[in-house]
Amino acid sequence: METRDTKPAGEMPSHFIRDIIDADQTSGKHGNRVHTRFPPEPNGYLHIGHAKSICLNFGLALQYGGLCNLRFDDTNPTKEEVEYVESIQEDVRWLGFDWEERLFYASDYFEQLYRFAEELIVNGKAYVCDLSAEEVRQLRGTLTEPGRESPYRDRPVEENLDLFRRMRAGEFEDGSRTLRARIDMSSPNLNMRDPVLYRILRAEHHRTGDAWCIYPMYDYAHPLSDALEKITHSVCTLEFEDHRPLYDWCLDNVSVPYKPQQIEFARLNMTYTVMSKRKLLRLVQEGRVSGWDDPRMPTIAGMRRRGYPPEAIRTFCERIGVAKVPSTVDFAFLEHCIREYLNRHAPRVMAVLEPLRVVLTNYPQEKIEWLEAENNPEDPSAGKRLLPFGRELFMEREDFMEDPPKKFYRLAPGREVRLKHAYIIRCDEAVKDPATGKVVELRCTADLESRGAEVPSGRSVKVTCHWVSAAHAVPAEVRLYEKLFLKENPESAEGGDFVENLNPDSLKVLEGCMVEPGLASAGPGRIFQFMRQGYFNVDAGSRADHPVFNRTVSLKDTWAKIAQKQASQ
RNA sequence: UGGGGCGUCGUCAAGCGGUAAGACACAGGUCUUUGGAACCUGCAUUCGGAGGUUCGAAUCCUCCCGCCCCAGCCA
Repeated sequence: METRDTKPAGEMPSHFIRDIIDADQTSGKHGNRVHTRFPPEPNGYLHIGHAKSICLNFGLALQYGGLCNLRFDDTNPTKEEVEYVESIQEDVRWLGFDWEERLFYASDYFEQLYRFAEELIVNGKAYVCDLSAEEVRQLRGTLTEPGRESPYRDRPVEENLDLFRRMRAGEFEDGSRTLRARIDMSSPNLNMRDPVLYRILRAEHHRTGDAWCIYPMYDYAHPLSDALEKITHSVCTLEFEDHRPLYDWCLDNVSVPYKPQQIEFARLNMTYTVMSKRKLLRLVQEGRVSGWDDPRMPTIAGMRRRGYPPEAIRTFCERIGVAKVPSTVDFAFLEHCIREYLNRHAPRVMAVLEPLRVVLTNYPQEKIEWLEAENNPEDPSAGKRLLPFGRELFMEREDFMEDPPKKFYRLAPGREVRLKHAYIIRCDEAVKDPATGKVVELRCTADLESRGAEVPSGRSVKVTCHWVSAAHAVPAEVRLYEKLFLKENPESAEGGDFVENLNPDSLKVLEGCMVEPGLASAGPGRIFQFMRQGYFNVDAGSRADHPVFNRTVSLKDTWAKIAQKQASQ
């Protein structure tokens, strides 16, 4: 594993959270400590939006010499599962971050949270309410009208304490009572209208089993968990801005050991995908994708399987910035970061996706040459390898046109191209299947003097093509991925369902591709540049006798753009 | 029409009273044994709008407009 680039703080682009921390550092607030946390709820897989938060929280800790905890916000057993707590840890680790021994769960604090609740009751700050969920809603009021107080609001402390203890003891039905904060039913901030702190819920918790039948709400558990961990800067997304008064209320009304500060930033949105866990879950459950780790998913697991390097994802998260403006980042920007990293790190290999047999009529029948090929022109230290070359080759079907349009510089009858690392060849004849008219083979002549040499003057050989030796090539399956959705914003469809915007061609499976012999033994996860085509990684399910490659991202394709323009004219 | 936020290029985003960074995208071009990469050029006389303060405003003030979030015993 590569060590993380640690840039000096001065070179990091500034953003408002860094500004806040810088100010705290000069004022001495938080004793110059920086202690953050990443607090996922284990109710789904992590996605690129979480990656932004992970990079922010762990990155801040790294930059300021502080710490970052991983804490599972597991206060709702009806939605949470161990599968998710495991995948989340794997994903955070894979992204390159380390919480060391600081792996926590809100459920670790259930007992302390309970004691804090009794404290609130004793101080007259909370009460047991017998209203049903429906009744609570009735009394909450609306955005423009104040709420009305619960008839149970003024219960004596002793009665509240007794009732709350009996709630814990399991004496009451699920949903029959709640513990509510006693704040202000007429607050213009709905969150402050006596919010529920505890509800009765008989559900098997993935860690505490059936030890509890009352569970704390997020608004109560989160600030107190932060305080117990002595978090300095509790970074969360914008939709919690309205909750901050409640966050502070909790900290101000129980005897917590610390007062963290909540800071909100805008969550990440991206074009051509959906980010809500609910929608991603649906794609998985309805079989629209193969699973949470389908390479088309914006999940970390999907991106890992797709071949996105964690380093590139981190760079992306750093470059998109941190602000409070709701933003939608262009998917092309993520792809740019992926290409930029892979260009420097991925070994070049030759793979023919749609093979067309090419016979070099002037090349000796049995002759095999081993040609030297650099592994990465961007990185001389990547070394070289030897490639077999012979009379029969496979070339890309797309690299030949019988009747080439303007600006098509590849092979055509009578035309020449350079074969990468090898000779210049001229196409003499296209052999067709008499039945279908389809070109099945190219008869070509190699310029035996041209190996490794400069292009002789007067000849215009504009294009260098990739190829593989027919006698040595290894057949492989290649999966070509496109955007999962057709629309920039799949959720915007008025009244429509976002799945209607799914791209029917987001996955194209190619069988019988021909790759250079060395690739047969490449292990899962290894990533290459298939020259002139894109970056491809070995799929997790690939086997030596049936190699499978996923296209991570294509190379930029100038010709495709020209062809498209010509087609539309 | 309650409350909380936010409005700088198509998209992100710097800027913090001294005269609009950068990146992606896009459009041209150079170079090239990847039509890749790299490199060069172009791309906001203007910062949601209108007033005001000031020698000077994207930055300060006022009003207006627009967008996002909140009425789960979800997080």
